[in-house]
Amino acid sequence: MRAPTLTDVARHAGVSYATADRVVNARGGVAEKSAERVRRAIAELGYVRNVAAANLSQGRTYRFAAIVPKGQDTIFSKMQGLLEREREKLALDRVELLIEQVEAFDPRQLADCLARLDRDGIDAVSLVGTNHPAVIEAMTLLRARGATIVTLVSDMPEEARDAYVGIDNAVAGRTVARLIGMAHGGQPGRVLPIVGAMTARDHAERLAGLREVLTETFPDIRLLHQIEGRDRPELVAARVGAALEAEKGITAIYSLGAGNPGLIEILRERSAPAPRPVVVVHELLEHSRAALEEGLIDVVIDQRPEDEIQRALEIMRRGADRLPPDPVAPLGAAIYVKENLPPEMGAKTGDD
Amino acid sequence: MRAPTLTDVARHAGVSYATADRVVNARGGVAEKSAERVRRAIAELGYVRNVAAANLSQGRTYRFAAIVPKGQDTIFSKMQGLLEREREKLALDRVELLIEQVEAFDPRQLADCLARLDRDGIDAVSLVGTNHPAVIEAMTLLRARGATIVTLVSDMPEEARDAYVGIDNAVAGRTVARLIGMAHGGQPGRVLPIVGAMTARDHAERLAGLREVLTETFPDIRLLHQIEGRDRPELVAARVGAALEAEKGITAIYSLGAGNPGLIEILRERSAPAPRPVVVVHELLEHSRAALEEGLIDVVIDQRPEDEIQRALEIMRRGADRLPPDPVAPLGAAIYVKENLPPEMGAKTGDD
DNA sequence: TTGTACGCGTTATCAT
DNA sequence: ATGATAACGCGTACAA
Repeated sequence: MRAPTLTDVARHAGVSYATADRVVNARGGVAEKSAERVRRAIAELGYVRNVAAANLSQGRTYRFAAIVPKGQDTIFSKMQGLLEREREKLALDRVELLIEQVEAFDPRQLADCLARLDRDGIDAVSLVGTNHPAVIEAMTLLRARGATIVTLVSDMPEEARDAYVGIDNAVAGRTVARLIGMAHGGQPGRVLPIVGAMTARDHAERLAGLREVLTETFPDIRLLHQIEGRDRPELVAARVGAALEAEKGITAIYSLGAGNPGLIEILRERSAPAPRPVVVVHELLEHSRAALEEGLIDVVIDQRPEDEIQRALEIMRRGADRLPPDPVAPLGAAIYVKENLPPEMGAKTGDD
Repeated sequence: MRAPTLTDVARHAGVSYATADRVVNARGGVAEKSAERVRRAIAELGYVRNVAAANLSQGRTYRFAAIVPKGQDTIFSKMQGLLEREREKLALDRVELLIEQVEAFDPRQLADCLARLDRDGIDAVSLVGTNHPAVIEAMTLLRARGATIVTLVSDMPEEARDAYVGIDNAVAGRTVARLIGMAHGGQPGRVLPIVGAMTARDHAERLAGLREVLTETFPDIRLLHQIEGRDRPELVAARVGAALEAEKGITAIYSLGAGNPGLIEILRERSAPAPRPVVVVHELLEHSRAALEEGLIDVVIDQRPEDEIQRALEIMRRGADRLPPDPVAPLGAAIYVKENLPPEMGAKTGDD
């Protein structure tokens, strides 16, 4: 059986094609009586709009934008690289992808960028969630025009966005607690947490998760007071170094923010006095991958930016095609040890 | 700038639309001179075939098939459920998905099923890789017709299929070794591996990976001789019970095949004599999830069938649309502990 | 060997 | 408030 077309619907409802179209696309100017008949016909025949035909007739190429904070060797720089690689694939499907850079932690710049994209008539946007009135207002305007907005990595109030793509940070913290607990094999210990800043929602959530499970399940492992590294390597190095001097029995370190090159530097210096503490950090990047391979750290928790981007783009596409968003399971973080590192997808293989 | 159409190409090459079409779709019957001009025009204009328009004109709905082995509370039953859920989503894009059941480990039935699908003119097929001449022959016939074939979970020779979607089993074994090693916290131990059968390629690979890393990195942890459970719960229960009696100092158990309900039963009976061994099993299913929540086991390695299916379908779609396959990173296995279990996506939420 | 013209289902424009 | 119809880009049947 052929899928019913809008022509079928119109015939079934006893109206012209144009009238049926007006109902489907909510263009208005239709007598309630006719509209009702069309709606019934749609239900009875099980009509579904043919996206391919719709896009064809409009001759339209969608325009998506991804707003990425600046910063090198961070989760964001990695995302940017991945996005650039998605471009050509999207081009085949007539989707143009704009990648916009903004200064990290600068809500004004972010809001301005959104406003600019609004003027350009963009169809969908993804951004790293940032709770600030100006940002929320710019997003509201965009969405009023029908654009789809996806928050990435860090979420915002539900009303402000169409979807959130990212990991559950409390779960990440709890998981790390379990792994650290297992690595103690029943022995007591002390865990040193390193945060960027406790004002960052994701950092606070991770730490809370860690604390919960340590308290409930591993009461012999004590949680020390956190170090604030402001996500800056030099600061992290200095403060971790000091902490390791001051506090002697540290059996585990959990770095739940950025600035890990600083931590790794300290660990390399002190690699001699075995057994070194169990070390867990976030995000699989150049430096953390190297440290894992070198045996300086034990576990990396990763957001899997590849999948995040995949999903974000899928949501944007569905929004642009005016399809209902489909409920997907929340994204789980990956757990990497030395043995299950993914192959580096950096440069193309060249030969083969 | 509007994307160039085949009409543009034809004009640019100074030939008719039909001639350009013949070149693009390799229909033959074109003078080499004309063909060359068309190819040049394509390159110069950067023409890309508009898939949406092509599908529209053919009024065609793609037909995909997924062949799934029978078996309850296994990775396959889970996949079947997931596939059924994909059906409606696919229907929106005019793709019909057939789900075919076959007896597990029955190459003849599998080959027959493939032949039947071939007669039906199917566009793409996914199946669990099974190395058998009859299966390979049926696949060859299908592919000769232009159908795309994806092997799932277990691979086959490269020439026989278009793509493999599944985890790297050696990596899985190595990863488990690391986790078990970490859980020993420097202490010595003995690991009991449970396989289905050493003839199963994936089982053998996992065990080999385990052995490698234990030998290299954790020489104090001894690998005991494996138990063969034939993937059957009763057999696993009996043999594991016997092994635990005979061998006293077991500190870890790695079940790398199926039949885990049997293992879990034994563990529940013996939960008293703490500390129990570290237990790692494969596949997140009802029983393994429950055991993890109950604290009877410690780690579950999962293939993430959701993602496997997603990818397999994406590859099939690209094949059907005659797009070049895009190189994707191999799928990584998920590591689950009690704290990072994904929400159960079983029944629909009912309310809200 | 080459060229023409129609239909696919939708959108958008121009009548009535 | 309603209806008719020309695109959109591709595949294909048919004509030359």
